[in-house]
Amino acid sequence: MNTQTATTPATHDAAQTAAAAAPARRTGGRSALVLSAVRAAVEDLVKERGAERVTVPMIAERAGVNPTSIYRRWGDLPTLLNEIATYHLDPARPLPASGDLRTDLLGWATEIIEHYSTPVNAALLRAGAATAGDTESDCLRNRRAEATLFVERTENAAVTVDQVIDHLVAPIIYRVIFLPSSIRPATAERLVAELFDRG
Amino acid sequence: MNTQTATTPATHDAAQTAAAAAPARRTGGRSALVLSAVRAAVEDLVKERGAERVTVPMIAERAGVNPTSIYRRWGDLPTLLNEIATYHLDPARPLPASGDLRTDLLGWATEIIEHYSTPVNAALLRAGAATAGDTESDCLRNRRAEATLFVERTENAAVTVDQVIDHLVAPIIYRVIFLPSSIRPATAERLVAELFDRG
DNA sequence: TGGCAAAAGCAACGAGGGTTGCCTTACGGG
DNA sequence: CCCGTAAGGCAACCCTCGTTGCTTTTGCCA
Repeated sequence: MNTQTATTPATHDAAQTAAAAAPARRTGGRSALVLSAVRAAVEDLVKERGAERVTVPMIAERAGVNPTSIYRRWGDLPTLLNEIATYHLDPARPLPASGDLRTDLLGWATEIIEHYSTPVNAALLRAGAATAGDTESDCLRNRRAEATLFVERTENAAVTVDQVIDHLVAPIIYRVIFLPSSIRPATAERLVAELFDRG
Repeated sequence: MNTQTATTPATHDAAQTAAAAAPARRTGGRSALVLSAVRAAVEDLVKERGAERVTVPMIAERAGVNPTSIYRRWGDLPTLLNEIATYHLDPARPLPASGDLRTDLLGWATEIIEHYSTPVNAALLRAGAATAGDTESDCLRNRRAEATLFVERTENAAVTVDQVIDHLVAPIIYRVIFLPSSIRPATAERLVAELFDRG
């Protein structure tokens, strides 16, 4: 359930478009071993040293793998980090659906906070922030899509999507990035309360 | 008015602590020229390529200066970027003081938005986010200090410092980092309204 | 105006990251 | 069980960053 998403072919340009048949991927045994070893190494190193002090050779050594394998499979350090970052918090996971918007948003916000409580995920978020800009990161775009879903399936919703982004997502992400020690599950409750209890 | 703050001595270890007298800095003429050339080069390059795709040799070439000069003066690329980042938005600038908290916060938020409307400042903020974590960046700590000032000088303030951070600063910073095209001066008005108009 | 020393320039070096060509291993289908 | 080939390992390479010792320029003060 998790291996094939990462086995991006790295697009071998010509050579491959010529052959009409499927190239017959190879996902088991050693490849899978390398994959998980690299993932584990990335998580360890990112947690230990922060995402921007990590290099490919460093990861390779920790994983007991040759650097070339990483370059060939992912091609790029940012690509690798992105792959790890979006690996958890699956976009297809079940979302809260209690029927009440406020309850759903509370559960959702709590989930996000828990996700970023792991140092790895927090560090990867920071790394993503650095390369953000016009091309909004996958991770945050997914959050916006989810917020839209919550609001739009509710009749006469008391809040707008923008308000959810500005007063629920933004404070959480802001604190994760800049004030990591200030964030705890209870923060979700306070933010949701402040979002809804208005004139 | 601006040259001497940047002339950090780079701490020449021993050699200098031995001499009791002041080392007699040298701030004018060529040094000042190099300083401003480097600053301009950094701003250009950061604006063009994003902060994390900029290197010291690159800056040196653009500025028509030897890389060694940069390394000796600043020692470090992050240090240099930080120096540029805090160069504007002077922490000693006059803050709004109308007597009304809401008016002050509106002016203040507008000021912050305008500041980060410049691509350079936005890019530097993103770079700062990457290296953030436990050691909260100077830039954002200053914002928190200012928010505290506003709230604490007001009797029976309608909002808390945390609320200002969560619902005014956080949304602005979040949008600057991840949704730069969505931010405009009017955003300040909306956020302030949403911050104050509650039960 | 002359001299001291701070700061810039120059050149050579070491180190580490990323690339490439070639060989070895071992999936996966027959 | 066996072959074809995808994927990993190895080694040599180049390139660029950052450091260092030395020389040259030039700001500042007497």
